[in-house]
Amino acid sequence: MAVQLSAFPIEYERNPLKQIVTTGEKFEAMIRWLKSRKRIVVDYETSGIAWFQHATYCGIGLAGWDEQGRIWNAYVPVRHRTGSPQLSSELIAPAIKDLLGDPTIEKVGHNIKFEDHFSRKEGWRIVGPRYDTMVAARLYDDNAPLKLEKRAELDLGIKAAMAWNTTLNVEVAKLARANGMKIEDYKWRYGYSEVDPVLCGIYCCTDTDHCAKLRDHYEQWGVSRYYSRIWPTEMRLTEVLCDMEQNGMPIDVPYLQGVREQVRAAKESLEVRIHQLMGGYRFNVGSDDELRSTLYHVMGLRWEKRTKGNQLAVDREVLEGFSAVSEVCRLILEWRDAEKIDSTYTTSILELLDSRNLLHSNFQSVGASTGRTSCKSPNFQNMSNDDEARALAATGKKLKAGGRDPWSIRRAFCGRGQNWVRVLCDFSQIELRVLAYYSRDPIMVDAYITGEDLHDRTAKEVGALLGHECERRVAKITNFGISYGLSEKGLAAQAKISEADASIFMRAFFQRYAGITAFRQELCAKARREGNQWSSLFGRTRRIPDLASDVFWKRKRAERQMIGSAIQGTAAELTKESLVRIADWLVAEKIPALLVNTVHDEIQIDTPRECLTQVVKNCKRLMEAFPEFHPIPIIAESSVSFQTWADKVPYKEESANGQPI
DNA sequence: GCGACAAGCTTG
DNA sequence: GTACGAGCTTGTCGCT
Repeated sequence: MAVQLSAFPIEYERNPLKQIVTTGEKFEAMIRWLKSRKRIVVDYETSGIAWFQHATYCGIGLAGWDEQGRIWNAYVPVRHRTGSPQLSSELIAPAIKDLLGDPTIEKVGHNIKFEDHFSRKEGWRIVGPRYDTMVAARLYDDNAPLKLEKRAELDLGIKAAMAWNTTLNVEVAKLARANGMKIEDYKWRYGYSEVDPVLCGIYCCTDTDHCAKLRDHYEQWGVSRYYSRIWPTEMRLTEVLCDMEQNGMPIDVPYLQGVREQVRAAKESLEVRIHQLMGGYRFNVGSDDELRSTLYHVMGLRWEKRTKGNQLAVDREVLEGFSAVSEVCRLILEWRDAEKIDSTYTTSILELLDSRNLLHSNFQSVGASTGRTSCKSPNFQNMSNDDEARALAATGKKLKAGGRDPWSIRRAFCGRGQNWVRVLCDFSQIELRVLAYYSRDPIMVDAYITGEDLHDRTAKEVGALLGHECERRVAKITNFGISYGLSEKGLAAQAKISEADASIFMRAFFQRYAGITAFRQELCAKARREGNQWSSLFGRTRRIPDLASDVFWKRKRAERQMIGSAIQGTAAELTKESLVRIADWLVAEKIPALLVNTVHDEIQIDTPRECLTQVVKNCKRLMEAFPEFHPIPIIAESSVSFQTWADKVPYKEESANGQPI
């Protein structure tokens, strides 16, 4: 029996299924009822998204299903800075802790990792089975946006699902203005904590209602049954990624500040020299429009390359082309390097640190339509690599010979402490192995079974067919490019060879690797037969309607996307399952190591030095245990960072208890 | 003053 | 129109 709470205390939402709980009696009745449910929805409203800084929850939304399948939603405001009666967080804490910690009740949430972070901050945990409707939404339709309200509109047909969100954001905009702050800054600092709890409550109840209905909708379709292999992994992964974000990445702040000062000084002196060389003609180096008019009109340079919008391009390729005749262009390239590091890799990282100088990113297991994990605020997956030219210029040595990039960003990613080391385990050529498995191409399979270097083998095979030596370098670019649907032009551009040579090489490549050619064709043919979709070995489905497009280039693009998704997506599955296996192993064996990062085909773990050998050995074992790829062996290799990310060295048994290298 | 978009850059 | 998948930043433009 559903407990009868009083009606919503405002005129326009007199709905007993959406209520605001502001008395102890109501709260207790609500908890009693929720404790008797099979599953509940959880959704916090907070004072910002920065759980690792000041943000805490300011109210909790909860929902449950009654015996008729109706959904009862309630919002419990506790820390709104304005607004009449609220319950105290101390008062409700024990009951919430007990409810969320009940292993028999399924917890439903849209991006439940967020609820997990704020729960942990209060000292309680989300225990028991989980259902993340955001993950389900991605699996149900991989082409639609993930936002809760959007999916309520698209998948449930609820009109104006965004309405309360809009109302709330209008309110936030007003508050921001009243505080003299930019909306973005205001939201970061205060979130919804200053919004009237009634308005926030209506919004929250609408969200929990949508979330519950989406769960019903997706399960009626059968998401968790249809995706029986990846679903349990994805649900456990929401917890593992939360652990990873909580663990954070230690940052060497003085070093990073030093880099920032250097690049800012470099930017300033470059600007001065650029304007001098221009004879006092001043323009904003960071503005592509001004740069374009400077290069093509003031300086009278000529280049045919255009942007997508048919404007004259001013990108790196063009500027490099001009560098031979124009010192200014060479300096602008240097300025862009410094600007990128300043804005993207120093300032923003320093702003995202917690009080212990730990950097906490935000991983999304369903961020990409291919099934890959994405990462933001900051993005650990595009931290720039150390620059060979800068290292050579600054230290006179190459990186491998002990040279150091003075602007290295990876060097700011330091160790966790005296006794800690970081292990980096990566899959060896995982995408090519996946391709070998799917295509069963005899040459590829043979190369992997015998352990021969694939790029050498490719150069040899293509060379034999053409009757002359082929470069390993070109072979390597071609091998990796296959997953992306490499074109002859693309190969020519990247390998810096003529288009004619690229064309000859690729023709020979596809003739020799007939299995790959056939696989690509059969993959797209099968996808078309099955309604423009294709399911991987792990069952993840990619839907690309454009496979049936009448427009040639759209169809071709769709084919490249399908091939890319098949290979990347399958490879991503190995990383995800490995993350879960490693997390489970650490718990089972009580190893005090911490997962800290994953970059597509790599997993990073901080471990006390005395556990290093054990961690490396077992990560390798767990990552390589994919017998379904037989006869293709899956191989994981390990590196170790004794100092920083920039100093990683291949793992060797004898280095395990050794000194910093 | 905000949101959307374009262009450019960084990764696997 | 010439590569697949991402995220972040600055500058520009139209709208309120």
